[in-house]
Amino acid sequence: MNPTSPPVPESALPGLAVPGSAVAEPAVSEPALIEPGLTEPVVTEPGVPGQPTIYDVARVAGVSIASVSRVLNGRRNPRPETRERVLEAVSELGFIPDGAARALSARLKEVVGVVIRRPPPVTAPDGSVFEDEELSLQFSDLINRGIEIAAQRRDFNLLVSSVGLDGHDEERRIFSLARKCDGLILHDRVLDPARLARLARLVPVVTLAGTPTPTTVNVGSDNASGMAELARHLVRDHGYRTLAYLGGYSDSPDNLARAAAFASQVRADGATLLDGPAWRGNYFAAGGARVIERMLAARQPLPRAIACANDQSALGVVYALTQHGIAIPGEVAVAGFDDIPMARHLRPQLTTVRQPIQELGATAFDVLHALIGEDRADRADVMLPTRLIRRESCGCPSGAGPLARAAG
Amino acid sequence: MNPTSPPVPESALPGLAVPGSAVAEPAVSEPALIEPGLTEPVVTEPGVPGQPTIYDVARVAGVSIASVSRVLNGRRNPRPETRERVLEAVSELGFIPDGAARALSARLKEVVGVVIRRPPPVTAPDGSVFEDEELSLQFSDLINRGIEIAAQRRDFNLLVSSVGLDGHDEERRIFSLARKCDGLILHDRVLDPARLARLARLVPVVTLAGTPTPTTVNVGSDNASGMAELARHLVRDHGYRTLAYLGGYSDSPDNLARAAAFASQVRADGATLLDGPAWRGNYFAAGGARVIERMLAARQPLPRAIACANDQSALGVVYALTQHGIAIPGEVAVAGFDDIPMARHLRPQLTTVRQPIQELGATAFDVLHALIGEDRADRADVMLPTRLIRRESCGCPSGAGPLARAAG
DNA sequence: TGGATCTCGGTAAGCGCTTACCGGCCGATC
DNA sequence: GATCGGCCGGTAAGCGCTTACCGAGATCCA
Repeated sequence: MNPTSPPVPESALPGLAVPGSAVAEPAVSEPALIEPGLTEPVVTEPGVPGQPTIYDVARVAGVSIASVSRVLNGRRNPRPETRERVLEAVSELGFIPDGAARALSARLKEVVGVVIRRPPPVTAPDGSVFEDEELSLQFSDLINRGIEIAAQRRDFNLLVSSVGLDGHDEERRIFSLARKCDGLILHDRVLDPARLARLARLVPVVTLAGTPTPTTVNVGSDNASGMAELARHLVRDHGYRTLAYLGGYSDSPDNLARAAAFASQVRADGATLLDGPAWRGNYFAAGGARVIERMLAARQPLPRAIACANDQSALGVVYALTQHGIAIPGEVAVAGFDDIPMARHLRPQLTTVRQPIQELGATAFDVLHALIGEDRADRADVMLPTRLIRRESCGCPSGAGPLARAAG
Repeated sequence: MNPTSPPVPESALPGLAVPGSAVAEPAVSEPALIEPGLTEPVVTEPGVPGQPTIYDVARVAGVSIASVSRVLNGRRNPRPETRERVLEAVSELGFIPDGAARALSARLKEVVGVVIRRPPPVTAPDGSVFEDEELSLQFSDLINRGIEIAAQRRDFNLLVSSVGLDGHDEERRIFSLARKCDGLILHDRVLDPARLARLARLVPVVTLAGTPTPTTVNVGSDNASGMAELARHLVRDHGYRTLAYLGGYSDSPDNLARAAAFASQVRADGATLLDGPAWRGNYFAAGGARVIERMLAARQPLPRAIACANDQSALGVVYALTQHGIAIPGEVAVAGFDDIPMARHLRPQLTTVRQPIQELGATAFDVLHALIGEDRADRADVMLPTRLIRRESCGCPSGAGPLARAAG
């Protein structure tokens, strides 16, 4: 009697309840809404959350489920009359096909998974300002936005998951996520190469700012050019002679590339690079602040300019320097990397290397989508351009220098 | 011959290819990897992306698919030996069940949809600083983080989607999203009440900071208390006599509640409230800045204190005031609402009403999860507490006043 | 006008799981 | 020692779609 059950043919006469036929089933304590005389038992069941299925549509439209499916998916070329009847039934019932059933049948879920790394809880050296590092979310979230915008164009959705670094349950979660979608986009450092390879056998995988592997495709930005441009600017245009690079995670490919590019350009230009394990901020504001605090506590001389692995840690550096009354850029110039939106809200406005954050995400999706579609898709890594954004913190005049405008 | 195809029983003798049986199928140009003599045709097909299915596991383990399923889902109580053989086969094949198939069969997708409203592109009055409003994402993203953290505890994933306000394709997208998940969490103002009701018939729906409806559950925070506390603080503690509330969207329930609470408290305390349509920033930094610019351009007197509908617009107010050399809090005090992470990075640090952003998200998920589980779940709206965070921009001493610490 | 061809609905076989039901085996019970 | 449950595996029926295949009718051309 349930209008939602497929196997029931036309046998159930409209308006005639046949109690006997229901006996075959075990007593499910169904309210048995017997309403004789109802000419058309409308298929909306108030309490029951059961949705109309394609069978309901077919019955109401007086066609087969195949026709319904064909109309809805634009296959073949249904007769106008058929199409009309189906569409009418669809809108009458408010039918929307179930995602899982479509996915199972069509072997396409129209979902891509995104895994980001959740930053660990950080306690700042002074226990004050950086008690939570939620700001660092901005970068990942902007990338995700880019992914989503691109995904929408293809009617895909984003299934997001974040992992901590305890690694406890993470692997299981990522792998089961993989089976809920058609492909995966992994932010930097969420999985080691061995597991990555295993994962890539399950679904197509695109890494963001990761290490290229034979079975995955990487999308990143041109760290080297941007960083070299920044180094040249600091040394040649501003004439700074001692510089330092405040690094990110030592296992981050982005960080390594930036460090190498900065160092080699600084040295090529004959300036001095302060180096060593002390210069590591791990991409966090708290980390950047801590480096400065320790330098000052140890009475070590600061460099004339500090290039940070990202804007986030630059923010910490700016904060710490300001706390100690050190003028930026007067005494120490500071630069970041990324150009997150808040970089321009800092005082002084932060000079940084812009990478096209949203575009990074959008590109990652497009690449993944190609991978999902064809078996033999282009497996070439993608590198997006970066460019120096001159603001105040490097010593450039405020209000955006002419070069910055010209580059736009 | 495909080891992944369920219907093939044990008939295919190991190591014996039967070409004739494949003829029934149309020529699919299968490479026909005939390797006689292979004692155990290992089920890993190199090129083919086809994953092992539960049938493969059952065959390798020498049990039925029901047993495999029972072992993996911990149903009944399989004999230790059975369990062991299944688990061994699972790990040998690297089997992970397909999400769509599970969802279809178990009638549970373990996915909740989240819809956020993407802010429209905004052009700032001076065309410079606020060219993109990506900062405003922080609030939504923090909520999403909260949702995700709660979801992870239940092995659910988040399917995110954003909508613009053109409304063009939005409705279709939201409804089809609904059929890809077990329930939906909607941020403020993504759907009008009529459509909301229709959506709620499809899946359980929880709104965030929305309007309560009979068929959805709302999770929000206690705007009234927080705002009243702020008003009292500004008037009673600081003695400000003229104040203004810089509003958000006029159709935002949060905004309306905040406006009402602020106004009534200010008036109750006998101070003057500047009012009118001019005082609307629409939650954006650019909007907040524009209000100030217009006030100044029209030579209208500014109030002694401005409470903004959210931190975002407070940021714009601070920016505009600073641009004009107006001292904060010396000449005009400013306060926000939300306590987004960057509130404390502003100079001066922003006094604001904190709402537990992540907790809002986590609560929304928990409520939704309850709705998904039971049919007759608690349909009671939830209101989370807010509290005033005193920082510098209201006139309190820097370094967080004693009250703020005590309240923690 | 008769067959070849084309068009378009319907039938039914999956997609890869979960689970109701059945039945064989076992120890416990009388 | 026959009976009765309890335990546990297997069988098979779905879950709600898509689509290969078939066949009836319409169309076409000789």
